[in-house]
Parts: sequence; structure tokens; C-alpha cells
Amino acid sequence: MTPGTPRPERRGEPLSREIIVRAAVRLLDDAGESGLTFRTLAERLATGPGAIYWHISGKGELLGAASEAVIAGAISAGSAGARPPEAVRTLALGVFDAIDAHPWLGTQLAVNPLRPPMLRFFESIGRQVRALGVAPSAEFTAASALLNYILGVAGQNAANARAVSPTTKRAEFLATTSAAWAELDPDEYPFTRSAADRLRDHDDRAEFLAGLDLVLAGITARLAPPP
Amino acid sequence: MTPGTPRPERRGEPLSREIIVRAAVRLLDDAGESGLTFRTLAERLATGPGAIYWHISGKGELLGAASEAVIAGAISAGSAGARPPEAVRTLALGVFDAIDAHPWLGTQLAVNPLRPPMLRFFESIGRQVRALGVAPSAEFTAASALLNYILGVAGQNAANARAVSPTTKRAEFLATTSAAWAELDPDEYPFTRSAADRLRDHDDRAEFLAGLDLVLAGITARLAPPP
DNA sequence: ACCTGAACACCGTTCAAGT
DNA sequence: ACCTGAACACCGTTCAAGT
Repeated sequence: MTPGTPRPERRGEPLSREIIVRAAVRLLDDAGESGLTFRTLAERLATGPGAIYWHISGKGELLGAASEAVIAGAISAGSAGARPPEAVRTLALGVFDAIDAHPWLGTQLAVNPLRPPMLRFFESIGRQVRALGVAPSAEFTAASALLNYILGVAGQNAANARAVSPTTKRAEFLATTSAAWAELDPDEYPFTRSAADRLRDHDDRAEFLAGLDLVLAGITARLAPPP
Repeated sequence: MTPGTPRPERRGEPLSREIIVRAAVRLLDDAGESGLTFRTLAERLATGPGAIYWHISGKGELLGAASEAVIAGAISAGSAGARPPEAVRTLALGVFDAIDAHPWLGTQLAVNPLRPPMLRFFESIGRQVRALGVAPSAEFTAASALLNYILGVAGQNAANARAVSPTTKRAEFLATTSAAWAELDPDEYPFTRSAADRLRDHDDRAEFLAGLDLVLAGITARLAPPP
């Protein structure tokens, strides 16, 4: 299945920050956060660990650069011209889908947000909040609430991805969790227990959007003027 | 300022899981996540690193147990008898204040939620959602949205705490961030730039509650029947 | 049963030496 | 200027040996 030695990440070209970051993203995708080490990365780049330090200051910058490389593409993808409620959904889905494709990104965003690309994301959210007609005094609160909700989901998805082996399918994971919840004491956990059934055919993406719509509805109801 | 060798964590008593976890919480509070090592912890407990493994299976369990110890007290504290909208605020503030007192907890919750104590938290949130009159088909979505928002804030707070030295005061941090945002290009970042001013006298706790109220308002507006 | 601490297999990072 | 890879100072974890 997994080849012992993946294809080399460069052929002849000199090392560069860009090549290192691209290789780091691939390594993270293949092996998860714990799989990204300077030694393994150097091996894939056919060099020694010290070479990486000429281009990147350390592990923190490496992880940050990998996150930024992935998120930058995801955010700029779908921001073209859409209007308030739908534009927020498109923006948020961009982040959601990027995390779905790169689970390690969820941890990074949840725990280390507002680096430059996420600042652009926050900016985009903020503009949409303005377009909804939210008063200046409340727009920061509204944009923050949206961002916090999105980052919360990011962390959850990352946690779920980390809790199971990378090959486990979504449905299998949900079935396991659902079964575990179904065995909770009904006197102590009436709510969670009754949620077990609904969990079995749970659609993460749809659920994410439904929650986002609740936050949007709250913003509209409390902060946006009636039309 | 900081004493070189803090007081020993036990005097005479035998080691136990409880004593180890208590010492781990104190070490995390004193030195942050990167300060918790088996060697340092063993030193504080006046023993060798191997001794800890007799009681705790590894670092993951140690971090999990420390989180549970702190969060368990915070959650059970204020759940007595309050009614829907206010009870959710009390529950959420319990988590918020626990993270404020123990910043490392924010990372743990954002990235590793729904361990037993957080499951109780989710259960409590869920019951309040029911008490609001949300239909069974929507109650999981509503409770999840509240939890995701709370966990998102948890991650943000942890990130902010980690971004600055432990002694930096809140106001100082906000002033720095505000100054940085004020220097953003007004054409590229009109929203974030205008938020810079408001950030200077920003009250985290009040802002957290305001965002929570937006999610609650969305739940009420969209999912709770009119009275 | 519980503890000890040396030893093992890793890390991230540095740096003299090379090209 | 850029790369190499051995070496350093750590980790988490294991385990033979003690009590």
C-alpha cells in the first residue's frame, strides 16, 4: 500500500523555501503532525536537516508556512462578488473544505489563528457583516462570533481526525461514536444519548452550514436593521 | 522573582495518580505546555520519571487528566437550577474563566474536546437547548453550534496567551495588537483597520458573552417556537 | 506492589567544515 | 551563498534492578 520511500520531492533544483514548504505539506498529509520531523523532511528532500535551517527559521515557521500555503488558496478561491449571507457561507466552506482535505490544518487554525491569511479571512467576513447592515459598534462582535464558530469546528474536525486511524471512513467513525453514546446512562445523559441516533447519518458539512446559519440568523435578528 | 526550586509537591505520602495530576496542573500553570516534562514533573515529586508511569500511561493521559481535573470543577460549579438563556451563559462562563486561569486548557479543549467532562458539558448545554423549546430534529445542531463557538473562543484565548510572555498584561497585549492593526493598509484591510480602535478597550469576557448571545439569538429566532 | 534511575530511540537545533 | 551531517541538549518511554 504505502510505498516505503515516496518519490523524491526535488530533482536537481536547488532547495528553496517554496520547495521545502510544499514538501512539508505533503509530509503532513501523508504522516500527520507527528510525522513532520526535520530528519524525515530532509530525507525526502535528499539533504541533511541543517540545510532546511538556511531557508526556514525553525519548526514553528515551518508549520505556519505550511498552513498559510494551504489556507491562502482555499480562501481566495471563492470570494468573487457574492453577496452577504451567501458570501459568508462560501468563505466558511473554503476553510471547512481545506481542513477536510488537510486535517492537521484544523489544529493549526484552532490553536494559532490570525496569521496573515486568516487576517484576510477575518477581513472578508467583516466586510460581509457590514454588508448585512450591522452597526459599526457591533460589527467586531459579529465578525468575531462567526470566526470563533468556524475555528471551533476546525478544532473539532481535527480532533475527530486525530482520534481515528487515517484510513477510517467517516461513516465508520460516526457509527462508533453513535454506539458509544447510545450506551450512556439515560438518567445522566438523556440529551447526548438521544442524539446518538441522529449522529449515525450525520453530514459534517451540512451540519457546519446549519450552525453557521444559526450564527448568521442571530446577527440578523439582533444587529441588522429590518429591511 | 521566580524561585529556582518551587516547594516540593509531596512530603512523605506515597505517589498517586491524584498527586501526580495535581502537580502536573501546577507545573502547567507555572511553565506552560512546553514546561510539562516527565523529568521536571518527577523532580518536583522527588522521584524518577519512571515512577510516574506506574500511575499514568503516558503524556497524553497526563495532559488529559490535568484538563479533566480543572474543567470538572469549573463546570459543576454553577449549574444549579438556572433557566435556559441564563443557564447557558453560566455554563459557558465556567469554561471561559477556567481557561482564563489556565491558558493551556484552551489548547486542550479546542484540540481535544469531548473527553468525559466535556461530554457532561455538552449534555448540560443540550438540556438547556431543549428547555428553550427547540425541536428534537434541530437540538443537536443548536447544541453543537453553542459548543463550537465556545471551543473556538477557547482556542483563540490560548493562542493569545501563548503569543505573549506570561507576564504581559491584557491591556498591553490589546494595545500591541491594536497598534499593529492600525498600520494595516486601509485599502486592503478597511474592516480590520477600523476595528483597531475598538480593540484597545476590549473586554474579552463581555465580548465572549455578546457572541454567545448572538448564537442564542439565532437559535431562538430560527428554532424556538414563538411563546 | 511500587519505586528508582540508567539507557534507548528519538527529537529540534547548531555549527564547523565543505563546495 | 548554500549545503552537509555529525554533535548537542533535550525529549518520552522502557526496563532491569531494587525495596
